[in-house]
Amino acid sequence: MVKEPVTLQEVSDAAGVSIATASRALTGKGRVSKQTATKVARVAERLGYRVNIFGRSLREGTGRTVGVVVPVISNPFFGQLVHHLEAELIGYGFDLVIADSHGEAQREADRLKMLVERRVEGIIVVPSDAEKSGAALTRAADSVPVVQLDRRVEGLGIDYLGVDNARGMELAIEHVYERGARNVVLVASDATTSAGRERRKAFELHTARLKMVVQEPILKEFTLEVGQNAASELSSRPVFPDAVIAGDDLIATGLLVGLRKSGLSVPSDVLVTGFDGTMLAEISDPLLTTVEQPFEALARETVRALVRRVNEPDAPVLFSRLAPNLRLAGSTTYMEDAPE
Amino acid sequence: MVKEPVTLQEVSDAAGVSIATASRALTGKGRVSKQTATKVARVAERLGYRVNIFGRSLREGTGRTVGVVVPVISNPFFGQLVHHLEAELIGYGFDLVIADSHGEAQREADRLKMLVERRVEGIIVVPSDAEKSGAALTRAADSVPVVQLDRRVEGLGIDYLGVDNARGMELAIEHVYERGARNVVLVASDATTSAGRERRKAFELHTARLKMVVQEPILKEFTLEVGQNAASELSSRPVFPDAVIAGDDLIATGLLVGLRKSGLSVPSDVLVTGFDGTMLAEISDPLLTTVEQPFEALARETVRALVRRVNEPDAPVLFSRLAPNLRLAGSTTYMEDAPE
DNA sequence: ATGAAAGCGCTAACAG
DNA sequence: CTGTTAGCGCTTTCAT
Repeated sequence: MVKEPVTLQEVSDAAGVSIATASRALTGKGRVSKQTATKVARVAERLGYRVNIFGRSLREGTGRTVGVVVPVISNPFFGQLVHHLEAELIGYGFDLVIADSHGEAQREADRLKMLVERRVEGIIVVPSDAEKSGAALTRAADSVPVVQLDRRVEGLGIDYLGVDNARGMELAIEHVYERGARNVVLVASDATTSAGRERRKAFELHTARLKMVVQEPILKEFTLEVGQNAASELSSRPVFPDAVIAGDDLIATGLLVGLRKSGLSVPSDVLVTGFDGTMLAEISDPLLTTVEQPFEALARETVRALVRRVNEPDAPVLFSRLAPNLRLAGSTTYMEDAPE
Repeated sequence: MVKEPVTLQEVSDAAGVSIATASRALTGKGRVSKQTATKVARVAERLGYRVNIFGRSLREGTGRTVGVVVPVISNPFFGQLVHHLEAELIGYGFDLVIADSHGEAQREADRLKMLVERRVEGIIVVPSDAEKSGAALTRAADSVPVVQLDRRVEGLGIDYLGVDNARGMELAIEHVYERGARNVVLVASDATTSAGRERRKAFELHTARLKMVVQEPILKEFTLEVGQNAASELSSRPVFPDAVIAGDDLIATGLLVGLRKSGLSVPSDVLVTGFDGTMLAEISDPLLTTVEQPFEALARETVRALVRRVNEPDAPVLFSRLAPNLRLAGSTTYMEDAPE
């Protein structure tokens, strides 16, 4: 069933040329007469020759591979990110080794080490923890170009690219303010991720600026369950908020499910906003007003940054924020079909 | 910023032993005295040595890598699958190169070829098309063990593992029948995927067996949009069905959104079922009754099958169906919290 | 335009 | 227990 791989030597023998010529003919890199080029190509085709990447990589010192580390690939947000990253990387001739850190710093460290041993050309990583991820990231970055995406560990001198979380949160707050909300609460992740911290800080800043009443936040993880539980916790508070600002779409949709179960209506009883702009926002009831991340642009710029870092190891550290976009929907407006 | 990699030769020199001893010490494969073992380990650590995978792979003939090809990694169903596959593969010491076929046979063929050139130990693939995927799959399977997951191309003699689609559909049909539905319609994918075909065939079989009235099916792709559009198409039919059986959760949740927009209530006006058991079913309103796939078991068995195929190339072709489970929820029952 | 040969880093067979 | 050495498959000087 499984055939033995054909080596270049076998191809060159069969074609009656030297192995060097065969190599040049197939890679198209050296000068070869048109005649021999086609002959070699035909023989290679007939024999089913496939270049052995190990030999090539050892010789060239690179395997044209990039590693991507995300907290949970099953989270649609990271799924969408990886989807676009893959497309972008292929465009540069890179293949993608994926690593799922399961949100654990230890596992993340192991996977980073693995990628370094694999001599990947570069690593794109969404750090699982704003502190614990630091050591392993630094170690990895000692050996190979690393770009942080979406989340970051501060003070590492490692390129970073993400959405402007502060601006996104500002958009969400201003929107619910305009919608009449004056008593708000944040349900988000604790301080373990930079995105969570930034969103929280901006939440505090802008609610204060607008002199809104801010309830005690609920800070856990970015999961559906957290949102669901938060709904019942909020229901039992003395004063129910006008608006719940969720740290991401997972929490937000969990909230919608939970609030519904508690018999509360969105947006008439309370407004809800999400963050990320995943497909979850298009499924929930009501549809979710959310801060959209520019997935394609993020993927494109991240890969570009990585490539630049590969070519110019000493370029200044990149710190780039892409603009978010507030997508309005039923969870903060009364007309799902025609938001104002 | 980026340090030069340290070679084994440098480690052995620094430790004052031969390169062979250093190799044995670090891999733990040959006999080495405890003394030298620790000495070498310490020197390697100090120098920041990392084995060069290209050298090792070339020598050993394997890079301990497995390729995974899915239609769309951003689809939560495939995301969950990959998440579990990754965990399982790591357990066997394999790393994972991911390829996203974007649902296109041509792209899929390209990616498969890439994986073969990478000399992956094996390939796990969810074929994008029940026919067009065949040629490239066969070609890949000539060079490396391949296991088809979830979908398959028939008659290829290539291992396959998936959920029992027919049984899953039977469960869904019987359930809505018990719920009183007699006039049903299928909204699913066309005949381009084996899963779609199997589900459709089972739909026809069991609705006929139960003598249900079957409306003209809507057969497109597995997307949210298809579900949404189907809702309005169904609304304009002369007779509205009692139940809509969706080909997957994406279509089903799209349907729920669309039906809501059309002013129809689920489950009072119409029952809706999904297929796959993704997180989408836990977000929709009402929560979605769906045929759950056993993700973990599928991932575990798929990897096991691949490993077996690697070790026993001539083992009989595997064709395995895992049992699905019908998860009841509000889209077919009146009490979301306590389904009967 | 082509060929001969070196060597990328590693592991394993063989010798001691 | 340790060292010497061959060679995995490939690309690339360096000759010719």
